[in-house]
Amino acid sequence: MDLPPDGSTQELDPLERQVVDVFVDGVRVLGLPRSIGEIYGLLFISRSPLSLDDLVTRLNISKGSASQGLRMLKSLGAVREANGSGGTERRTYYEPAVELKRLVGGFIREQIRPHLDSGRAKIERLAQTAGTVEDPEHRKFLHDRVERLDQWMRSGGRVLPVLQKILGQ
Amino acid sequence: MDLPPDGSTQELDPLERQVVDVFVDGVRVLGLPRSIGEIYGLLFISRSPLSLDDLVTRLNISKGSASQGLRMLKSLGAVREANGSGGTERRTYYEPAVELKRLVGGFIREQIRPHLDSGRAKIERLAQTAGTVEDPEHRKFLHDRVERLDQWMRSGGRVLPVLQKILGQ
DNA sequence: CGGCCTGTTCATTTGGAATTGAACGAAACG
DNA sequence: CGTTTCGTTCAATTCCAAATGAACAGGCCG
Repeated sequence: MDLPPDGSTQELDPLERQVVDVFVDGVRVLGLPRSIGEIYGLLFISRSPLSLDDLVTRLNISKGSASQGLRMLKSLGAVREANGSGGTERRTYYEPAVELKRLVGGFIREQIRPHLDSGRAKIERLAQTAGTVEDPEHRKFLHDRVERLDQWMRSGGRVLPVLQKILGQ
Repeated sequence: MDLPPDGSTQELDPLERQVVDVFVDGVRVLGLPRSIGEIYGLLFISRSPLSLDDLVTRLNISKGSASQGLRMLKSLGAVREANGSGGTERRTYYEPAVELKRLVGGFIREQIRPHLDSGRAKIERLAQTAGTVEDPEHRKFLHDRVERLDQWMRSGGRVLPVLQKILGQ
């Protein structure tokens, strides 16, 4: 009695469901929240841009979720506002960015780089701490390990540009 | 009254704490459970192999956690049993694999490949579903999107070997 | 054999991230 | 102005993967 008894385009049709599920899975691998996958997935398979309310009703998620999800997707560069031509429309509509290059770039910039950077910082502090150890043998061992960690980070840094290059075709 | 009032090597010293934290952060980015990071981190900074019980007491985690964590780390090839020389030791000790190549390889094999593969499968089914759509215009659109998804997957597949190569030095 | 030690399994609990929903702008109308 | 509509924010709630811990398997040793 509260849910509209339907009659309109409320639920996802099987095809949309399938696509959304693919993306839900996809973003889980990337460690992003489910709603992100739902939203992007539905936009990805929709022929025309969708409004926040469209997402809320079609996906059965709260306005809050949709709003926050869209914010993150925008920050990732995975979604853009579709200025519905010259329309003097009040509502804003969203469409997906479908170039892999852009998606990967955004993900690296927003999710990978920050972690790499904070990791580097922590390892620097680590090297300091390790330097204060008395026993020379032990200090040598620690130095080796920290060095190795540092190498890993450098490798990580070197890999990213290559990734972008390959995925940009 | 229940916790041993200490007096021994129970807690982590500051250096160990720092290293463990680095790995805890690291594995969270990869979407792995915290305990994995703790265990690997402590092994990584320990001069000699550690037993399951060592991990339990030093990290204050349950035996169950340690056991499951070690299992996953073994499956990832990130940890190996250290046959304590010729010792007729009952307990088994573990040491970390510290070659980045090996770690990355294991992660790709166990965590990435399976998802890529199941993704491909889903997309194939998707293509079928899309083929049954009546409206030619719409079908064309769907075809384009599914095609794109497929391209993404192929790109992903192509990237992995390159990754391994670069990270293997 | 029977007690003992090491490690595994799995039903239950828990902690923390994601989601909700109500309150709050902000800006477009009359 | 007051009203309505669109969207954001954030404290409270929900939910689920990770952690727990007790029961269990199996090997060793007297």
